Amino acid sequence: MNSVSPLPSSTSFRLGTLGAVATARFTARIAALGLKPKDVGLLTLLRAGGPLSQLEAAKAMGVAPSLVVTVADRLELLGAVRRLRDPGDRRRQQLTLTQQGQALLDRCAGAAHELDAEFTAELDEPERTALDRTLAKLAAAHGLPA
Amino acid sequence: MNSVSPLPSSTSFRLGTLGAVATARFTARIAALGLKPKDVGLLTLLRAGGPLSQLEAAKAMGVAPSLVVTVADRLELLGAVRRLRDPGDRRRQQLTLTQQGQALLDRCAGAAHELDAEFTAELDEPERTALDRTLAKLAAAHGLPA
DNA sequence: GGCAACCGTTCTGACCGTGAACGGTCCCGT
DNA sequence: ACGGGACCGTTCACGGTCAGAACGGTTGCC
Repeated sequence: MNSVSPLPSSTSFRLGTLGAVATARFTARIAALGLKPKDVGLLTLLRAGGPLSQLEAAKAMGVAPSLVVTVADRLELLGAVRRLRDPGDRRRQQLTLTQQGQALLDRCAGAAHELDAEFTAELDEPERTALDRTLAKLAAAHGLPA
Repeated sequence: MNSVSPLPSSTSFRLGTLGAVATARFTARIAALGLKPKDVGLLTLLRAGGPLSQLEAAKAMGVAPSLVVTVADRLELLGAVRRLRDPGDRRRQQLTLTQQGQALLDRCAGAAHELDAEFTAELDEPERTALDRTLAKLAAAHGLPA
């Protein structure tokens, strides 16, 4: 008569809590590289989409343009991105990924895969690949990066 | 020679971003009920684990005890939980779920399932169940609620 | 040549959560 | 009986993250 359905049995709900745990651990790992999650987001975006203006980056990331300033500042300080005024339109700041940025991103990827292994340790191989496949599908369906 | 592996191909990474989207949408929906995500967490905990002290709740949720105060305040104001001093140990505040709380939680469950349907619309049925099954497994493995 | 639209930057403010400090309560040794 | 230490809940001050408004420099259009 009571409890129509135990709430945590919702896929979205589990996705949310698990996602929070995953990002927390990921954040901890990349902190050693001087990076924060949004930084990785921007770097990834730049590698995938070539040079971008900050506004384009903001739209793609779904954040306010003012936030991109902060992120780009930090990344520029790390030598991971270069900022240069578009000669054709001097209002725009072209963000380009440097080789150092590439290298940094690769180390992030390494950390991410370590985390994957640790995080999905209790799954067997077919489950892991099925999960990854499905998540990729969902990500694409919701217009997320890559 | 470049890009060892495109980073967003990490399961953890996708889990993180998708989780963020899911919680954002969930948050928007339950806002109409006057609830925030942590509130739902506490309500769920109370239904599953019976009456709890605030400290126990804090540990189970993985948050600071001071935060539980805020959440319990809001829920008490909504009439969703009752706070009463444990007669056996008057330091403890026993949190119990009221019938209104039950009802509220049921409405949350409804919202969550609507969201599930919407969020996983592009998956076919076997994929959906497989995903849910796997996420449940992961949640359990990481000591998350229920 | 002037005006509106646009991009990036700065700054202010809201929100969320932790950690420290405090009062009330309990337990234990003496 | 009683005093000190541990414990629970509450309050408060603080840090971190992000959005939104305001501003300067730049462009394109009329």
